[in-house]
Amino acid sequence: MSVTTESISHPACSEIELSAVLHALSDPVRLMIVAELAKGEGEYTCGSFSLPVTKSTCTHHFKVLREAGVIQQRQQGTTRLNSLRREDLDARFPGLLGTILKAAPNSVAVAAETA
Amino acid sequence: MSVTTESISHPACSEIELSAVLHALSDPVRLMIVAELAKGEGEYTCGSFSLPVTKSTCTHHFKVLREAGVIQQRQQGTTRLNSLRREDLDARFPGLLGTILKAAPNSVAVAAETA
DNA sequence: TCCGTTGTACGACGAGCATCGTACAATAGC
DNA sequence: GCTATTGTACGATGCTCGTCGTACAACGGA
Repeated sequence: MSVTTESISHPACSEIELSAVLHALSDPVRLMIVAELAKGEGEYTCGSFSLPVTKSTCTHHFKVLREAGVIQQRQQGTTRLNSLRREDLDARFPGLLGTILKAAPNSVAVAAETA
Repeated sequence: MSVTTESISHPACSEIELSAVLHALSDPVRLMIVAELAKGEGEYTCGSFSLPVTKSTCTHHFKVLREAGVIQQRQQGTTRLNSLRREDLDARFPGLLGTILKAAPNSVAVAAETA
């Protein structure tokens, strides 16, 4: 339980578990989120994704991704900025994120190429 | 729904879904099974694994892996021979299986090196 | 100051999952 | 033919997950 940014709890790099990462990415909605994040390389607010779910569900998915160590969340005013923990993931599981993004289906595959 | 071997239903190579594969591998027990299979490259009976679950649960896990397209099952007498669908997986999601096995924790990591 | 925006918290609900025990089917070996 | 082995089938159980609605908190702009 190491606080990386402020009061939002993130797992430390060494605490990231493979099972949790795979489970986090096994949901299509969350895979879409990660693919979007990978496309842009920067920080995105939760609302900037056009997801087929409500706000509540959205919050839930971002929480799962964060607690699995896949993304990082940083509070800025009323919005929350999300970014991929690409370096931490690559350090812990080399190549994993890249191959999953390349393997991601249809529209997501296009996103992976940009990254 | 294409029958690859006999009467046991396997998904065709093109029908393998990333979400299903990731979900299948997100369970520690199933990841152990896959790592064991990857270690030996051959065919193994269900009973040859020393898993911390009962027979019933074992059957369930093998079924999940098979329906996700990760493994192949072939009936031979009373036993069922399991093998990894390494080529199909590599064709559909290049590099995915390899990176996940390399990322697999502790004892599993040793198994991945052998492969 | 008031309102709109952004996102969380909490409770609820239905579905799926991991696990088990028991019963059963099929084959191999004696 | 009888029995041991191997694995499935089925039902049950408790847990987790994905989804939603409503209510609420925090900040920014007019």
